[in-house]
Amino acid sequence: MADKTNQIIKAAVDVFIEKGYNATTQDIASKAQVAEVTLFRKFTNKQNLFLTAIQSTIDEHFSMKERQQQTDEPLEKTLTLWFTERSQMLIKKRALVKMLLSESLMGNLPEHINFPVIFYQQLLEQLKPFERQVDIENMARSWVGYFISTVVLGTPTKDIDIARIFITPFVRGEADA
Amino acid sequence: MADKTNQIIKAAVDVFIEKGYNATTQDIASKAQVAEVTLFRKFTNKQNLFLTAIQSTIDEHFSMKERQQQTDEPLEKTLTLWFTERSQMLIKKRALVKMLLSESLMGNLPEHINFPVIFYQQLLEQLKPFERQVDIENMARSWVGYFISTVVLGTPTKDIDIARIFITPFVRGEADA
DNA sequence: TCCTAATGTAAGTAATTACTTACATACATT
DNA sequence: AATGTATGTAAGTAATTACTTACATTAGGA
Repeated sequence: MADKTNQIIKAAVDVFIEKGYNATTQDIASKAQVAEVTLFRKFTNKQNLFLTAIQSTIDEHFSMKERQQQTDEPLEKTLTLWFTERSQMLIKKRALVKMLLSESLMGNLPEHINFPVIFYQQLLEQLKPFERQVDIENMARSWVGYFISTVVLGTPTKDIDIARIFITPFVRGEADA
Repeated sequence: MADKTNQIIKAAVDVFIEKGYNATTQDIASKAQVAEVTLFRKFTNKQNLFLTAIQSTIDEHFSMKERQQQTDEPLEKTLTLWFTERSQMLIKKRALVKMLLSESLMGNLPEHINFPVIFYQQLLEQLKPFERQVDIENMARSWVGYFISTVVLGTPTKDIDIARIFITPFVRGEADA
């Protein structure tokens, strides 16, 4: 049954999130209520299980949702909304993000799922429609930076004016020096 | 001789930067050209060696340099300079920062040397003189975010207007909505 | 009912690795 | 010369852990 396969992936995700790549196959098996040997029969080796599990969460949690700017909505409002949404999502997935970040930095993830990089690229892709009005490269960088520091340092105690900090400085020609 | 002790610390720093906490004591010993058992005679165990090594690099590379604002210099200029300096320093120490960040996220570092946190706090401390004019908490966060994303993503290809992005949005009363 | 595929049990293997112990050596101070 | 301190050599230990092998069990479809 493909059922057990999913049980295992689910458990693997949980355990890997908690302990990183160093989680043991025993941990995972017992969490999945499955014999350890079953992991190997289904996934050949730990690394493969890890990649499968990580890929599945990335697909589930970070796949790009297509977005359209409401036709009559001002640029700033749209972007502020996007920023807020992403930001909240990431905070919710904090443990997952921490793990992905850490493993990416350690070089345990292959290039094509280097988390901060793909996250940045997804943002870029999404911001592309605004290319002409906005410095999207630096905006995306700044967003990624904020997201990471939030995950690492916790949420800020003081309110921030998102538009002023993360949007308008990157909008061309506006409030220019 | 305290000489060997330093040799070992130096080697440990290098090896830990390269491989993280998972570096083996053999690695370190051979890099230090010292018998493995010497590590244990001097540092009791691996964790202690790790902490000693890390502490020493943190002291060496990230100790806070006291700064004074030139009396006649405008606020923005001072802060832009500080930002630029820190930023360049961190890029130089990129490998070290990556490792410290990764190990902090993994929870391998004790609270008092949780890297992003102490780095943030150092920034806060340094920015304190500007407290009245600047939202230093969010400024420091934004700086940390940028530094981390730079270390993780590499340096930006497009120039950025530092003052516009990292300084003025946090200065009170200026260009306010 | 029989066969097959999926799973479990249990034992084991081989590699790694932090850390120890016992003994030898070299060097410096007394 | 004697002694102590720092270091090396070599061997070993104990724990962990990814992964294997052999065999038993169960359940579903032909």
